[in-house]
Amino acid sequence: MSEEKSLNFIEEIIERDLAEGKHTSITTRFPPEPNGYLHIGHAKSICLNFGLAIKYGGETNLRFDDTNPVTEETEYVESIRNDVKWLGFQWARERYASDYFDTLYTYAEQLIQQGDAYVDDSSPEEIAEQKGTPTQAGQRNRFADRSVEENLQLFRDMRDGKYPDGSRVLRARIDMASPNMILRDPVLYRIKHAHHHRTGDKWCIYPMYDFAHGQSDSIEHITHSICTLEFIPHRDLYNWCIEKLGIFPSRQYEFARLNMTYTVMSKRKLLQLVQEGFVTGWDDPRMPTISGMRRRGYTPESIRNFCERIGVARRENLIDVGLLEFCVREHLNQVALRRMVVFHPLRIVITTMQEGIEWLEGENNPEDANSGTRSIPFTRELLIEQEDFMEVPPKKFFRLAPGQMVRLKHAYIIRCDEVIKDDQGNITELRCSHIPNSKSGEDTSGINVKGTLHWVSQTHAIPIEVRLYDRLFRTEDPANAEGNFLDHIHPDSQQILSNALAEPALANDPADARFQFIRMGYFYGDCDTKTDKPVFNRTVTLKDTWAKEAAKK
RNA sequence: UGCCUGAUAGUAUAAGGGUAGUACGACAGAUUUUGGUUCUGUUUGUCUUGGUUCGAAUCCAGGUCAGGCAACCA
Repeated sequence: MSEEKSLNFIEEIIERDLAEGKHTSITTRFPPEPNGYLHIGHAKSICLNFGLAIKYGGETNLRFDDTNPVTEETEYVESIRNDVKWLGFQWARERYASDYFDTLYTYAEQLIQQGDAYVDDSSPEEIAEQKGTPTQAGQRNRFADRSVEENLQLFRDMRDGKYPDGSRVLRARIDMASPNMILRDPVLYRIKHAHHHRTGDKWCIYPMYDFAHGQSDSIEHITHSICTLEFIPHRDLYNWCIEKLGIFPSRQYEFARLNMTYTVMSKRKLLQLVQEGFVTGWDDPRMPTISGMRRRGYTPESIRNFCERIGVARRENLIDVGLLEFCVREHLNQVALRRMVVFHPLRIVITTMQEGIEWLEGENNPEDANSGTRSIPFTRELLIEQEDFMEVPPKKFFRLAPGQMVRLKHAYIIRCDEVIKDDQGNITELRCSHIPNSKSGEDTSGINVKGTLHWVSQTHAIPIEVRLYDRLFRTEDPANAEGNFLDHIHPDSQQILSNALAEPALANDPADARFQFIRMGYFYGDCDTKTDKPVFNRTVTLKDTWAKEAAKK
């Protein structure tokens, strides 16, 4: 197993732990706070945690870190559960930090009894002030000297709702002079008279992250508790709690979170985009959320593959969004049904064709021999893409131009004979002739053309709406760029074409099918679809070497 | 200014004292009834200065740069 691919540092730790007999099996957890939707950065963590358990035959819990009732909601719980499942993972147990509030409370009393915690009546400002600075030790105040009995009584009174929010906290007694600021008598419990999404009004004191997370890990016998780099300084406190409480020794390991170009990854910023209307919601197809990407047409396979490729390490990183796009193209190329859709129609008349319909066959997917075929009506009056014709073509323009020949995909080779214009000089129609013995699959014409165009029969075309997306920001790293990240929003990140025209087969395709609109990109049906006019989101463009070539000029 | 992390091609990620490799990108070519796909080739890298060693990306010391830490957020 370890021969095929090199191990990341966490896999190395696990293999060592297993080899040394420190553990006989492993348990991991994915611990989201239900205060927002999951994004691609969470996907990295999900794939890591669940992937590790799968690889080493262990289990993964889904645990909601719901210790702050004022920001957390059931809506988020539902979306998180849904997203993890959609990504293809199944948790062994669904747990909530709030499941452990009673145990956590007992642990707190234990610390008080041991003289390891005390109730402090200081205000948040006073506590901050007494904390010192990175270069200056902090000072304990007079409340630190209270007796065990007094602390116990005060803490029980806190629990019983005798004090208002912010009036008192429970603090660990560790070291006010520690070079690690986290250890300067950190707050363990605070008073919040707030309704909790699961425990209701049972509690008015809630544990802080540091007093809930590690203990929850321990209660669940999590062997490897994997979190991101910013929790490194918390590890000392994580271990302190476990040691003082004498409970199962879970261990914390940190890896670098995912950052990606042309987007933002913090829940706070994503929430702002939603609340201030820069996007239509958490699941806007331009959002880096799992739900947004799902709606856009990303597949779970491609996201998992992406997470595999980016690797896991401890250095900060900024992943090129191009890698994500590569991953989704790679998968969609294998599975997407090919269909022809014209975005900006230009009418052409095949003057050499008789009236009537010739039904042609087109493979559903040239990459998949078992994908079958669909029928395509070919008639005298067709629509092609406006950009596939140029009256005065540049060099290496392998498309249609006066006197030039191209193949119509799945049909015949045609030549442009005449350009028809209106009074203003706009091109309204092309007159073309076809080469009768050049039909796809039975071409005996001997003519070689460089270009192949997609097209639809004018009378059979069905109207659809197509939504084209671009990156949400125009700066590589908007979160760290000059000024506010909102200044870097891409103003045209969404383009809606409400009059695209599709070949008729599209009307009968399943709603959840993945499509490649030939030469135009990968598309996926949107939930906004009404029966009269289906809506399709562009998941990603095709690689376009011609556009690159043309841009060089 | 204290402590904690980290530094390998453009971007990521391997090599664990013995030939710096892989993926994406870029570039060039071949194939192609999608300017798609596929295939081939090319290109670019060990932060710095010393030390240990026959030999250092790897071990040691100093430096530089980047990130994190002073929420009753997680």
